[in-house]
Amino acid sequence: MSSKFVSLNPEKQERILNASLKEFALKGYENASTNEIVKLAGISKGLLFHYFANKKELYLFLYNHFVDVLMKEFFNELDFTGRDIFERLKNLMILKNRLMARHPEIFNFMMSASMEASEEVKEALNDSKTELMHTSYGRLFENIDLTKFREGTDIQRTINIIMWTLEGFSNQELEKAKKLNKDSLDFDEAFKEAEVYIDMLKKSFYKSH
Amino acid sequence: MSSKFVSLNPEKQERILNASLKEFALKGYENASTNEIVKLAGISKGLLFHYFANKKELYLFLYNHFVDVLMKEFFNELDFTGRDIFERLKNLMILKNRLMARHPEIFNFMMSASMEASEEVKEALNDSKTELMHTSYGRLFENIDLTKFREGTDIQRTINIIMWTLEGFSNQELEKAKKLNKDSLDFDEAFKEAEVYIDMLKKSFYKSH
Amino acid sequence: MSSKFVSLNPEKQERILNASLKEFALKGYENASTNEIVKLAGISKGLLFHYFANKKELYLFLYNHFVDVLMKEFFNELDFTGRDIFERLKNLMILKNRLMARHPEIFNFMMSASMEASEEVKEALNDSKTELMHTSYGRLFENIDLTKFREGTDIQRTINIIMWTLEGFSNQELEKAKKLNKDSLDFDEAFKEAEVYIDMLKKSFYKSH
Amino acid sequence: MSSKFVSLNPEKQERILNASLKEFALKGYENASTNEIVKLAGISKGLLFHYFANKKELYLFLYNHFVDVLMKEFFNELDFTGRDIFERLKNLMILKNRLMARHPEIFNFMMSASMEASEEVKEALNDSKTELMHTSYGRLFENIDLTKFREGTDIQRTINIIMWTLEGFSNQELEKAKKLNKDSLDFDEAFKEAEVYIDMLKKSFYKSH
DNA sequence: CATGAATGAGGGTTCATTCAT
DNA sequence: CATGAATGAACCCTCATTCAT
Repeated sequence: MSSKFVSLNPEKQERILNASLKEFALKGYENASTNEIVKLAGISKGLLFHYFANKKELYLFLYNHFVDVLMKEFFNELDFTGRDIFERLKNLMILKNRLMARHPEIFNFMMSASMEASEEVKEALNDSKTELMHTSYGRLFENIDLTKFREGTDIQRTINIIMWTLEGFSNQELEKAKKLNKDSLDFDEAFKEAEVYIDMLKKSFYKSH
Repeated sequence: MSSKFVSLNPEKQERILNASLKEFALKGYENASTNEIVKLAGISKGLLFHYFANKKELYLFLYNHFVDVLMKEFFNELDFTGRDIFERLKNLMILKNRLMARHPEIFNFMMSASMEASEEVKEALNDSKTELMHTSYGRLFENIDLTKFREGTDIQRTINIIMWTLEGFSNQELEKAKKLNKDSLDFDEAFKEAEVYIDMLKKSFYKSH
Repeated sequence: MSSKFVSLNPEKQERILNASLKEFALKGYENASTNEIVKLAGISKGLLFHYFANKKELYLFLYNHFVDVLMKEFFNELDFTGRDIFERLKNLMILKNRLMARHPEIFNFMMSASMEASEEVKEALNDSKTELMHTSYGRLFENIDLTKFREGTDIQRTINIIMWTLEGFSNQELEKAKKLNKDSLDFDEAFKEAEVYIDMLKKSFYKSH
Repeated sequence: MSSKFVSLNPEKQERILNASLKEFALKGYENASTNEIVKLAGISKGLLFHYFANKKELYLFLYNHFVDVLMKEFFNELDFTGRDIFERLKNLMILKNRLMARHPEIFNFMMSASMEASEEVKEALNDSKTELMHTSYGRLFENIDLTKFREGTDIQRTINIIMWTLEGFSNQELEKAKKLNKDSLDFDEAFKEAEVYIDMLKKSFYKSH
């Protein structure tokens, strides 16, 4: 249905996409107003529904579109040449932050999408989301150097501990930044702190030399 | 304003509370319909607004009410006699799971509340929430046995790692359960798995003997 | 119906009367809220409707009650001993102003009542109002001294001119006061100005001597 | 916002305008029901708010629109060629009556508007109203023949007396007509009576010859 | 392709009035 | 006498969606 959309004047495409992004990120799915979107995009009411059968389709298209945008940049810039799992996870964190600084509105939208309460849309969302997860996580652990771990280490669970720790730290920093009303966190400081945690985990799970 | 409510026929109170709980948990603050609530509760439109000045007051009352309910049971059943931090966190997890199994609808509501996007309600929520956090977290780390940790351990950060790990594990199990459409997770199995993680962390951060 | 009301504890009567007066004066008939009235009066919802069958009856009772209050004071204090029509009209103006200063809330209510747009109440109001007019106007022109007018004067129409002039002047001053947000007009100055008009009219319609 | 309205099918415009006019005139701003208006106009609820952002905007648009309509006819038909103040005031009265007979509903609305109690609308109304007053009153006294007045006449106050008299007379006739449930007063008779008052005033304030 | 007029159900909230206690 | 819980229609306004042009 929304296939017509891609063959539209790209500048107008952009306007519609950005207007929708902003409105949905700000108000969530149900409370976002298509009236507001067309006003922001400078198009007529009818045109929006010419390209998208309904609000839901627009929302889902938006979601998939910006997941694609993000994924494309993500895999372009991701450096997984090293085989050290910590190196890879650190790179992942850095990249994530770089992307967030580059596209704050898209991240706002993604965040709001991941917390979306509307039944009408939640289910359809999850499908795409998990698909994304699988694609990305597959490569993260490909060919990592297992010899660095102490002998007898429960690799799978250890990796979980590492990831949960880094995730927990990441969320903590984000919370802090939100509380201080900063758009992006103080990257250098947070990075140094992350290194401390990484060293602690290395000392715990890597062979000592 | 909503003080009239507490002196109402308890059975009707219950009906109103449960109807609101369900509707808000399902649809979030903004999209929940007071029409739906009164229909579910079997009362007239006017009566709801006789007890609560407006939707927001109802929501906030609900939140505070169920936080109280939860907290009361929580502190009644919490066992913090032991001084081992792992023991306490394990107890905490178990208790949390027990409460979730006992009041699944309340937890649904609390989850939806904690992700509430509506500006109108977010702020008022945070106040109560952080207050709750402080009260509960204060006791969690009171008088724990620090001598068990290896010498030179960075206690603060180590505790963070432990908590993030258990949190991460907990969320993982919940996700699994949701995916399988089970209301409550297989408690015994999850518990055994948690013990494995706890042992790993103990081996890493406690003195070996 | 509202006859029960008069045999009620006078202090409570007062509270109900004053609360109603204030609310109706402020918001007009339709927009006045019986909820607000009972809150202000400190009585229960049911009691109000125990004494007054409905809102309309309360309003009409209020109107008639305060018309009576006003009329009683009015006729008590009115000085119609002199036979000069100008003297009487001047006295009337002065008295009117004195009453307004004494009972501003009642006058607010009366003003709002006279501009009442609600169909439900307009008609019933007019009946009482004209009745009031007739009673009061009868005495105003009783036994005035006609010999002071020039010979051949059309007395009836001359009196109309005098009254319309004084009325017009009165309204003008009231408007001025309202525009300056003063509660009561500067009485002395207005009075002096009124005298000027009266002298002009005297010169026009009274015999010169 | 209401600019869309003017480019609408004129016949439907008319229906909306007339329905609103009638409802507002009858019930006043606050008590007028937009439900009633759309029913009367034969349009859907949504359409009204497609054209007017809210009730207030509709009301104000209506007011300004019909002030314009009236003013246009008024200035088209007004004859101020003569320099005699009585002539002008008489012309004014006649014109006012002609317009009232032509557009009784508009006058009903204007009357109700001028007595509008609603705070929400009163202020915005006064702005336009006083503007209208200034425009119209400026021309009324432009270049009138002052030589006709007796020497030593207090012109300003005399004009006030004349105006208040004619106003008072006008209102009296209107009241009479309303009481007899006549839509328009018996014009010829009222006119003759007005001439009597004018002659009386002329005899009082003009030079005798 | 593109417009925006048109719909009508639904949103939260207020209200005068009733009636069991 | 007095209470206040309970009703449900009415209030203004918003909305996604349709369709004639």
